[in-house]
Amino acid sequence: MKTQEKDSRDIVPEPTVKRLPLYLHFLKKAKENGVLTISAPIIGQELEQDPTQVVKDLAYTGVKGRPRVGYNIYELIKGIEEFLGFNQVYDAFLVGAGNLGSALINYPEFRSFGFKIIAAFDISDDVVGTQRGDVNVLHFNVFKELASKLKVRIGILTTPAKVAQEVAEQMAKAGIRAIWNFTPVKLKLPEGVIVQNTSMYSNVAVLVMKLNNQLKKNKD
Amino acid sequence: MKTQEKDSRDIVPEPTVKRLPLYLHFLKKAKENGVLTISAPIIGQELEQDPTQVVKDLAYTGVKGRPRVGYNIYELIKGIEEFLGFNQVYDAFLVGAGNLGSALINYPEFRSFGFKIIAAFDISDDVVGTQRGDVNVLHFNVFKELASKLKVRIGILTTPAKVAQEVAEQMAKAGIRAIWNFTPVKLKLPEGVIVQNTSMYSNVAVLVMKLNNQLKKNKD
DNA sequence: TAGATTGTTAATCGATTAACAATC
DNA sequence: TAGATTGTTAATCGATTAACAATC
Repeated sequence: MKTQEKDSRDIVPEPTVKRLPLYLHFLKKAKENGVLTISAPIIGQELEQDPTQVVKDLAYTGVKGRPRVGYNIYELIKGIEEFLGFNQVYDAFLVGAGNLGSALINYPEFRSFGFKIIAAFDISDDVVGTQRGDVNVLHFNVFKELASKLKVRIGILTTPAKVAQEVAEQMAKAGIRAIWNFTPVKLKLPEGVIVQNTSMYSNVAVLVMKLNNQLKKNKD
Repeated sequence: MKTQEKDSRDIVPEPTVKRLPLYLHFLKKAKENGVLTISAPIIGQELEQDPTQVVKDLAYTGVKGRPRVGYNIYELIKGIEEFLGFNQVYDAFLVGAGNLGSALINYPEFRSFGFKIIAAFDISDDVVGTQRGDVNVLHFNVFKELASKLKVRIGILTTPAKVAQEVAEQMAKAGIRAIWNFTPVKLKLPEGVIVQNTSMYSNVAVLVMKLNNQLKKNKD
């Protein structure tokens, strides 16, 4: 089973998918500054990426550039957005309305990155009934009902680690298909539920290790 | 210049450095449950990693295991912590005491991951003078003085994107050697300043793309 | 035209996975 | 002893980088 089908749709390397939003952010800024065309070497210089890499990444989107000139910045922005699916916006539910949850709710830029948090959930009486920006914090016991009624497919998990697995299971049962997991817990869920982990720990480790190496290096 | 020296100290692959904290988190939980020895296949099964990969990663730490038995869990935890430099704790300053900043301050686990946030900075009168947990929010204009007095080497950047570059430059001038950057801005800093980016956008892109692919797949 | 950049194919590099001997 | 797991070397895989023809 699971015939490991090399689907023409998922041959895009994950590193490419991760770099495209960085290009997008830069391109939007450049557009605001009145730039009309832009070349891969310029993007690469700005974002410290190999120019060939940039060309290859952009090629995946299907946008065509012109030799010696570069890419039309409007086409390129539109092309990347469409390629990444950012033109259509998913509704998302967030569970765990603590500081991190509130921070994510207040990231208005997410709306231009493919989804929008339309409600938050928690179980603490202190926060249920309050608002974060224009998002209401509801009790988690209405999550399932609302999720299926509104056909919400994306869930954001910013609860304490201890309840993460339990909450994630509830999410899956309520029809959530993709979970953005900010807890350090490795979630065990039915096949087909997509989990994207954003654990702070891995990043910390890289930072601390690099710093240690550099300080050691300077000593000798 | 920059003789690309293959230093024996930084031949550790970055993927390995990123996986080790995940093992560490799992091992600590297992220890709490009374586990005394643990094997690579078990760790791998739990965290969905290839067992050979786990063995290789653990080998970097220098901890020895015993065939048929596995690793002593105390030695392993201690070994990973020492290898990653988590046994000594750096002081860190955080700039931008908004929701995200507050969330990070309230992550007490960071203390066991190599650093500790000892003060927060902002420029808004609304937050300067307040507290986040037991961390005071000070005005950014005393950052430099305090950073050099206390020899703080790690800075966490959770400001709005617009001021990120400027704040980062100030950090570098104040002697900060490593910046954990949560803004989507590509920071341009003097050579030698380590930057670790944790941009939300890349993760969003991967999640949205996977979800799109799956929904498409189910349609046909 | 001259030359910079795109677009694509080939070479390199590094990480993952497989194979297997050593060993408890 | 038998067999599972470590530890290490070799094979594979995939991404990055280099090379180069096409082209504006």
